[in-house]
Amino acid sequence: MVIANARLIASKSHLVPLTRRSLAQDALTRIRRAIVANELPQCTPLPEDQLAAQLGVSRVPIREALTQLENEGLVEVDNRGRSRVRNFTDDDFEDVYSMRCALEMMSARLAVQRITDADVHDLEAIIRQQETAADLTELSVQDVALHERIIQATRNRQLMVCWKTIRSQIEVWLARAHRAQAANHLSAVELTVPGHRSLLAALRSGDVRKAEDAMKMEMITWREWLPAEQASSAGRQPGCS
Amino acid sequence: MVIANARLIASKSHLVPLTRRSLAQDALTRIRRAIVANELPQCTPLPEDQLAAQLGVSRVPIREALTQLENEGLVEVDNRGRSRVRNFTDDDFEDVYSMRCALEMMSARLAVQRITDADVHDLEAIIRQQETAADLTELSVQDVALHERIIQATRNRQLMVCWKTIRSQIEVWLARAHRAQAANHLSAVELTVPGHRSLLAALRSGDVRKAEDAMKMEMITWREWLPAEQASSAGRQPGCS
DNA sequence: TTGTGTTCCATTGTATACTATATAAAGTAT
DNA sequence: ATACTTTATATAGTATACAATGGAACACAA
Repeated sequence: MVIANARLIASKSHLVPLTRRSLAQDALTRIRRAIVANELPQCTPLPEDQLAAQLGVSRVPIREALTQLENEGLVEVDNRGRSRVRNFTDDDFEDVYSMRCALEMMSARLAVQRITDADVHDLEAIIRQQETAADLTELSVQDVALHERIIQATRNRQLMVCWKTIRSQIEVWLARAHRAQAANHLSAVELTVPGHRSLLAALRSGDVRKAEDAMKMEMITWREWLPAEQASSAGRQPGCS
Repeated sequence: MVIANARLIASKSHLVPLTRRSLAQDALTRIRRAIVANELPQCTPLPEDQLAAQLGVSRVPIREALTQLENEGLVEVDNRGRSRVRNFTDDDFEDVYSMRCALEMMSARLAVQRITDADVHDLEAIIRQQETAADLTELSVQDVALHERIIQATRNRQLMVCWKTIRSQIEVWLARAHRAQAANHLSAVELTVPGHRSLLAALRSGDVRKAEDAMKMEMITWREWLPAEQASSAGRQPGCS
């Protein structure tokens, strides 16, 4: 993370210092998107030369992107240094879910103490965007954004660091669910938006207990919202090759 | 992390697959040790060429080591990509402490359900090593090792990942405390070992509540054990340069 | 058939060379 | 002297070239 961003500047202002993009950064977001969108399915080998050729850069930026993706849990590296798209098992997602619960509960506890008007303003904006979300993907993106914004409101650097180690795995999970079930868009909005409103209300109340309860409810409904793919692939999940 | 390690193989066996050391790995551990030991004090600039020259390698392994150190929170990077030793403030350590509490409580909850005889065996061995620890540093090393071994016992990949983002910062904190106060070695042993024994007993009891309580106690005593340096530098802590 | 050695190939690890950029320093004009 | 332009320097970003590794395919001998 760049120092300037470590301050967690209120996202209200557009005049945040613009971070210089590097080819490594660009490669990172490209490859990450490809994995989340399943354009690079599980276990796909990711040889550096090939990616470099496809993206039109040298291997150096690719290497950096791959190590970052490994930190995000999207890529695994074998004992010879070769990378491939991670093979997610149900157990992996179970781990991510447990971790998310722990982080989000902590987030709720801290945020309720530190939340500012600027935070509330941003969160409301995100909720409004959810109401008018065009499709399920848009809805999910804003869902993740909301939870990340709450974490930002805690002003706890480490919490954000840990969150970032699971965020993209959550996105993989969501994207997979969307592909599996062309779920009802409207009902999804009706399910998430009220929950978010009451979560925000709890955070503003200053009552730690309320915030924890609201967040716990979020976690539960979120978990129940994407059961299909978990149940469907519940059998043995072999490793790559 | 290398795939082979992801299995969290019982450390009992000596026949674990040996990971190839790379110059990047070596550079990483060297620089990390230097930072923890305060040979590279806070805010020390870490230009790549210079480190490369000192360690007798090219810039490439150094770059990888630095990005890893950034993930561990020991190094910060400015908006021009230049790295330097992170300037830890009291707030930073407060964040790490909160995070550690959350992770360790989660660790206790999961470990109590999944702990095996092999885990118990290893934990007992660590505690015995603590009893015969030569000095305070040795004691601390084993303390961290014990908590990490418990996390390993949870078989939760993500938990280990998050733990690793704070471990070396905890080590910085401990090392700093040791430098500040030449604390009583014997009393430290008498303080930590019984706590660890009762923690282990709680984990074996299968009672989640007991495990949580024991772990909470650990966190509290640990926090109280190193108050000196926190209190002493409690004033304004300016950033680097 | 089985074992053993050998060659080749795919791929990463590392070094070196080049490029880009931001700051600092120096110079120049008013 | 002040403001502005230019040049120099330090540093990271990127490309390319080379070295090292381990596996697969193959040949050959027991």
